[in-house]
Amino acid sequence: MTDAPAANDFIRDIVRRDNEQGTFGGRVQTRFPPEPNGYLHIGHAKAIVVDFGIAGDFGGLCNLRFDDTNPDTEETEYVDSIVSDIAWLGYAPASVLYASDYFEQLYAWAELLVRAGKAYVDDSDPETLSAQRGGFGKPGIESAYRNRGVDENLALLRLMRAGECPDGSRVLRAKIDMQHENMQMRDPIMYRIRHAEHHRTGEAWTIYPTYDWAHGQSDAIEGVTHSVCTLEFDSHRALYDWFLEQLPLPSDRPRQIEFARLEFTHTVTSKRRLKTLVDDGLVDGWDDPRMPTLRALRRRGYPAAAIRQFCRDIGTTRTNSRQAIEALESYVRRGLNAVAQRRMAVLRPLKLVLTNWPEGQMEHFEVANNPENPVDGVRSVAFSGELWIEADDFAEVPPPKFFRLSPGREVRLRGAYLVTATDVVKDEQGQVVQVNATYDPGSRGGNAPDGRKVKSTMHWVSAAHAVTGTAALYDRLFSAPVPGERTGEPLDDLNPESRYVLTNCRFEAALAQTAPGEVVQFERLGYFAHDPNEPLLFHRTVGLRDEWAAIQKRQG
RNA sequence: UGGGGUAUGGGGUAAUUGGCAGCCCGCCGGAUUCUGGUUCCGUCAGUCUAGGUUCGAGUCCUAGUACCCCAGCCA
Repeated sequence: MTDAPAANDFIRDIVRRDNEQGTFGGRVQTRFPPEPNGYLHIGHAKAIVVDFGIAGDFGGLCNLRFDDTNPDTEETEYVDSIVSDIAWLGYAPASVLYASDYFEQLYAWAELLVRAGKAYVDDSDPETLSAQRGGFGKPGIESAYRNRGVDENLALLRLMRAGECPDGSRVLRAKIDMQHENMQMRDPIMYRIRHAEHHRTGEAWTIYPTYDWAHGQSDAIEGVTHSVCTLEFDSHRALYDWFLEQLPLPSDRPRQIEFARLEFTHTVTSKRRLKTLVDDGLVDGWDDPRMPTLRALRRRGYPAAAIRQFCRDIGTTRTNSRQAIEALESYVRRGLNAVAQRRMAVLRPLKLVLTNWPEGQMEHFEVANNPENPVDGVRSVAFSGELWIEADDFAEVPPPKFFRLSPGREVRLRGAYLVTATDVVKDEQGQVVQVNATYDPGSRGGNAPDGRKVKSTMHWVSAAHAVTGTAALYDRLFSAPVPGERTGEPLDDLNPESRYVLTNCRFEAALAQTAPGEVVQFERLGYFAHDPNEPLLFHRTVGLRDEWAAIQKRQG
């Protein structure tokens, strides 16, 4: 799939206008700024596509910057996974940067603010701080430490930096306005004390900048022009601008622009909840195919191009919305249809015996690897008088509009022969365990000499030549929250039976040669990704659009 | 509760900035098809509410309504 150009959106309009007015001298620079505290998931894909896409469209550059300002939650493991997931999605950061590389500069600027009387050290305990902040419609109260002298503040800040103060004993706050109607402006905290091991700076620091004190400054240091982030930071923009205004920076300061994050139905994108699933062993790991992480989607066979195109097509707006997961799946199908090799596989096998088949005879048929793409050629598939067909493809008593095999009805075995079911063999429970049929020797290749038509073409596997393997099918890991409605307790809506493992599947021999990680279409069944680690395990990427399933659903 | 943000068919997203409400997904119907897949054609269906300005309003004005975000030493 080739990437189509992105539609215009309000962010691109802003960038274009800035370019026309020469705001940044025609420069465009963005950044993707994750905190390395978890694995990237489908929700992050939108931000990545927006950040890298805008830079790409305007000939600018986009860096990956880790917002690693909180040593409690961050790990190198996450850094590595984020780097590789972005590469998989198809983007190459201009540079990989770290907010922690700016700790020294940030600290110098903090002293600057203290000297200017715009920041102070507060010895209040967290409860007092919280209480004094006030609330919605309730002004805050100024701290008793707010009017400390510059020299005392400086001395205390240096004491903090020297590691002389216990965790939580003091903070550095910006001196703005405790009455401000925007809660973010009520003397926000710039530094907190943490005697902790940081994944990059080790124990060099015992004070760490908060998001607000690190983010805009990091943008400015790097020369970011358009700092695109999600809507929940809207109320932080005033603070973002305030900090930058206090510092000796060029006038073309970075500009924060917010857009709505990507959410899906049936999909949990809370890092905390995903981590709980992993830690509690409810899934096999971050790349369990049921997870919404990029690694899981990759393992499941989602093409990166499909994710990219989807993110582009939904556009960037300031309207919170939840995408139907089916819409993404539609992009996945579209991408896969063009390239996925077709193979025949029987997920729930039912024996089909051709009673007029010459004893011991065997034939080979050439079947197209992908009718969408004739250059993919054909492969040879073995055929004999004893076959596996899909259990769903036979009905002793066919329901209305059922086109597949039933007693007395003729269907085509794809690429092979026309067959007519004659009778069934049942076990003691009355279950059909075998279907007997006759084939028309004149229909070799699948066409009747007299030109008669059949209503169905079914997939099949020769019993003597089949390999036995496993298919994993997935439902939604989570039940659907009603759009706009908050779900209750975390994980309440987890569906523990969201994975079905079919262990007795029969595959045509060619499937054994599929490359690990490759996605193939099991004809009439769906797209399946060959597990990288297990030889004959296939994960369902996404099902085919299923007209028959829709009919059944309609009929109740 | 104060502040900020957002409302366009079933779901998403456009509308040259006051000028024929378009596109995608889905649904439904039809054609093609050796995958009930794909492809093609067609149908259905929308400007949050109530007023106002105007020849003309999704767009401007007034008043409402609904939803989202903000009271971490998280990001």
